[in-house]
Amino acid sequence: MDATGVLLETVAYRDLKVVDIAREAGTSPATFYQYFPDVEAAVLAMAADLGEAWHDDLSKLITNRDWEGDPDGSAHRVADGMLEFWTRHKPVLRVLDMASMEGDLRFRDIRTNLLAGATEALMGLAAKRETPGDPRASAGVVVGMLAHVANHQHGLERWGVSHDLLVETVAGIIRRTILGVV
Amino acid sequence: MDATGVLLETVAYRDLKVVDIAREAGTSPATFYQYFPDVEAAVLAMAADLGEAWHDDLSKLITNRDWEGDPDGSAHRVADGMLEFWTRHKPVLRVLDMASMEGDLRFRDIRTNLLAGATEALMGLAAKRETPGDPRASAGVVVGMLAHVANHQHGLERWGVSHDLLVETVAGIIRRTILGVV
DNA sequence: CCGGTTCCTGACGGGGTATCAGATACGTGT
DNA sequence: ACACGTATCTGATACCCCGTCAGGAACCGG
Repeated sequence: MDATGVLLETVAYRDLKVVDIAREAGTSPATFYQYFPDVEAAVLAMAADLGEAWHDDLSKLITNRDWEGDPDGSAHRVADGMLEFWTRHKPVLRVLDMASMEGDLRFRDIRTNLLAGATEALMGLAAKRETPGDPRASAGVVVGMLAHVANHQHGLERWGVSHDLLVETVAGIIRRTILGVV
Repeated sequence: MDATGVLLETVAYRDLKVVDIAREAGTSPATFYQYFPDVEAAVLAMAADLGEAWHDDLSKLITNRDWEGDPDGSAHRVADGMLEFWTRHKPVLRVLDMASMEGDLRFRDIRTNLLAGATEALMGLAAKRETPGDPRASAGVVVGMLAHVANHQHGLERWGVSHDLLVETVAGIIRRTILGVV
């Protein structure tokens, strides 16, 4: 799994081969097949681990904030924290997103679960504040937006939007969509 | 290219093989290689065609609106139109997004170009209305959000957010982020 | 009918997939 | 130190897909 993660940093998912993972791990392809039926399963296991490890922390990223006293700073930190989380685990999360897009239920369940804590926290926040619009839909779309921005961060920067500006913009959307603050 | 499109409806990009495309097209793999160096190139060509064909229409989807008279309905139609466009061309756009995420510059350029018209239209709108926040960043993030929501539409629906609710939520974000209207 | 051009394909070497039987290492009790 | 059972690894192998080439089929203008 470590070797898989390393390769995913530089190789496109489509080009990730069992032989390469085995070589990177200093072993033979046959050994790989003793642990996973295919490459997909290895990445799935990594994603499951990630979900297990981060579900609660992502939730806390939102609940451990002083939304009443400092809504602006809170939104800012949530945006920044999410983007950093995504950047740190980019290889796995990218595949997780791609497989989810393609309708793979196993990956989608893990993705839903990983983001469930954060999404529900935002949902509760929107409901508590009686922000206009459906809380569930708002939270879902906002979390999705965070994921998308993180995944396409490099593209947006190349297009002329700096990291800081991105965080600020996303924080603004969180503020207005979840908190109802202009 | 038609055969490739058909297969992408049901097969994951990772599992799309030259042999299958050839079979679907009723020809041999060797024939495929007379037109494209690999599968990626075929999809790239499809994406380029799509960009060529839709760049202007996506732009018009935004400019052909009465933003002053009916901001609410306009935002709603933009959200709906974008989602419909994405759904109609899902197979290619999905690959376009995945390859862009993975840093492939050729795909990213096509994606940027395809969305440039719409993004710039939104940018102009935000600038004209003097909406708080950077117009470029706001437009970029909003377009990205639309793309993401479209790609994960099925997942959001399964999570309990109906299509109509999704459109409404997205329209609300467009309204507040681009127009500055609550 | 013919020569040229364009398009298609069978055949093939190279390399990745997935499996199995057998080798290797390792812990445990005597 | 030795023997044995268990866990782990791997060379060998059949199969499949990739990508190329030489040669064949269809078409077309003269």
